[in-house]
Amino acid sequence: MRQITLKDIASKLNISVTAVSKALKGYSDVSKSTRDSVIAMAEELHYTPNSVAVNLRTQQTKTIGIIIPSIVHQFFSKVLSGIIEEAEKKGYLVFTLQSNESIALEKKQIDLLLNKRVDGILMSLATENNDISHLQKVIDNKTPLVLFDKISKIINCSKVVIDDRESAYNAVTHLIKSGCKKISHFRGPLNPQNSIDRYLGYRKALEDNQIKYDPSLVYTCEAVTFEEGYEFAKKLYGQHKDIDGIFAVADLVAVGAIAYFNEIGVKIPNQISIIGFSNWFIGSVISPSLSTVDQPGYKMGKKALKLLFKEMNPKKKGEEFIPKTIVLPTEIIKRNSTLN
Amino acid sequence: MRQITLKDIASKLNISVTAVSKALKGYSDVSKSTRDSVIAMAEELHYTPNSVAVNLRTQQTKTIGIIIPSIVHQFFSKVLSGIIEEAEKKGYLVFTLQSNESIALEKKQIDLLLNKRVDGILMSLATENNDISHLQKVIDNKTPLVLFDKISKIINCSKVVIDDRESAYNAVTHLIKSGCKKISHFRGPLNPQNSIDRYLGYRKALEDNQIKYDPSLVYTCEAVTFEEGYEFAKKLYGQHKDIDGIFAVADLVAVGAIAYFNEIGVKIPNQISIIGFSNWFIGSVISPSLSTVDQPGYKMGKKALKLLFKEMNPKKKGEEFIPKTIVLPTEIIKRNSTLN
DNA sequence: CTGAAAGCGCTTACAG
DNA sequence: CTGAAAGCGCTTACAG
Repeated sequence: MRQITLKDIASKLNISVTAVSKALKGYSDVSKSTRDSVIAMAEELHYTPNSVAVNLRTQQTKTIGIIIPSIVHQFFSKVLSGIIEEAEKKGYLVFTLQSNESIALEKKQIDLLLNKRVDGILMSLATENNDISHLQKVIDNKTPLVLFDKISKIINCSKVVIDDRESAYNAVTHLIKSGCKKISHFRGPLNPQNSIDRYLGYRKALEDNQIKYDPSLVYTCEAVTFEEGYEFAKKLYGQHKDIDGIFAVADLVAVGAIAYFNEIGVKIPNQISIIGFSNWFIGSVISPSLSTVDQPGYKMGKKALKLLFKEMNPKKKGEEFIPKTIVLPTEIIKRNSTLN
Repeated sequence: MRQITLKDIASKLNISVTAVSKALKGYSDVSKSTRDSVIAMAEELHYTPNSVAVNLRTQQTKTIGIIIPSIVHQFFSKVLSGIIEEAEKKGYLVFTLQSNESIALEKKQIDLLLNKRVDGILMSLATENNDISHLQKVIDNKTPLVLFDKISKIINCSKVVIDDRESAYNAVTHLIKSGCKKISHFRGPLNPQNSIDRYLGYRKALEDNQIKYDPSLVYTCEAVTFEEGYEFAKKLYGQHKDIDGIFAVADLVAVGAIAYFNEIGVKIPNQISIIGFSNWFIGSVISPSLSTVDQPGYKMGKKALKLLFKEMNPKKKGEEFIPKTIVLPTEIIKRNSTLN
């Protein structure tokens, strides 16, 4: 079955394609009788407009692209879901791509999206990120671009982030306020800005509370996994029996640490308090439940999309657009892995 | 900056658009010198083909749509990721939509995808599923359709599933073999085929092992949550102190039950063995770790897409296509919530 | 109020 | 080997 076109309706009704198009779009310069008969016929034939043709003609696709490092990842899937729902409300559909933390893939995917003439692109960057030529390409191409969560400071475009430094600061301060004196940090990889910022927040909190920074208490995750948390906890406790607090760069890592301490019978939070980052579901169902920093993924997705839309209009008209950065607030979630 | 078109290249080179198009597509009836100069010029101008125009002309969009009940859900996000990667390899991009378990939304989303003239649709259905008119619409429209995981038996299209009945049978048999005599089932909602099938597998396993079915040991989840698992465990244990096995319709529910028993000091697996379904990450990191049925989400996504591609060719040529159902094998993952 | 015409950016059958 | 022409299905400026 070939799809029904305007032409089909026009010839059935013996009128012009122009009239059919106008009638269907509710233009005022069409007689009521024409309009009614067109609408009736369209219904009868189950006409659905071919948006490919519309896109070509109107030079916009009502489509946006999103590239995230990974889909099977609670935070990103929340962001994704926020974006998709918000887009749908405005009649936009979303192409989803995952970079698997590879810049090479990111580059290819950007080309794919540009080929598809998406009206905008949303991205959270791969970790190994020093090269931003592909992002510059998007900007040079005048396609609106918004970065979220894992961003690059050196690219001039709109961004939606949380304040990782301050959030980490608050998390560590919570540990200190609840009595911790010797606090370890299981940090993220060396490159990504947000793991750097969380580390800096950790140091600042120590400093502001007159606790001396001790590099031997800092462990660096490569993959940010449960296993790393487990291993680091083991090493840390082997060397520092008097450790009484851990701030982990991510909930998964914190959960790994909890698993180790549960195993060897170290009491959490009485002997050691642990706080994570992100507020993944898993933290709420383990025992003890995990205190953490709530990172508003769903909201971040919605905000990022709104920012993108704001950028789309000026760009279409060729006007200048000034990039904007939105910082979303976070919140400490106190559960049972920290005191009081 | 306007996008570069074939026409731009043609006029720069003083040749026809036809020649440019052919050169770029590597047609043999173009002289080497023309081809070379076209390719050089395309590169110089950073030409990227406008796929909207290509799509309109070739009547295929190299695009597929996927509708799942929820994105923030480990199983579905795995399927999604399998689909997206497989699609990308073949040069296809994927529109992702979530139905939030609403048939009304499913209907709208199908219309959106049909408007976009996607080359195929992949779906896992909303739970409240009695109405399949929208699926029939896709089929009538000759758009290839493949259902996975949450399918409808009454629609005639290709499907990728696991054998829920047999998998559940194996799970319960594992409990029995490890010594359980009084086994409860926390089942899924009454409608979806897979929760029905898992329930039937449970009954069959009891029957084959001469254990009398006792309806008072069956609890029905509405939302399939951690909380339900916790509550049901409490109720169950209140009424049946001698219960020694639980088969939960999903890992989350099983984890809720484990949390309750941990809390009141009932030993798992010694006093009560618990097995879940799906093999979510969470089951591997709680204590005791959860025995479960591995449901191959990533693989399911890949298979579903392959099936869709197989269907696309015959349909394009107007040939008949015979729907096919693929049943993927599952595997019992033995961890520490069951004996031996 | 109506419709012929141009054009969005491609591809491809056809003629030379 | 090359290019003029038609056409995919729309929208819209323009003439009547």
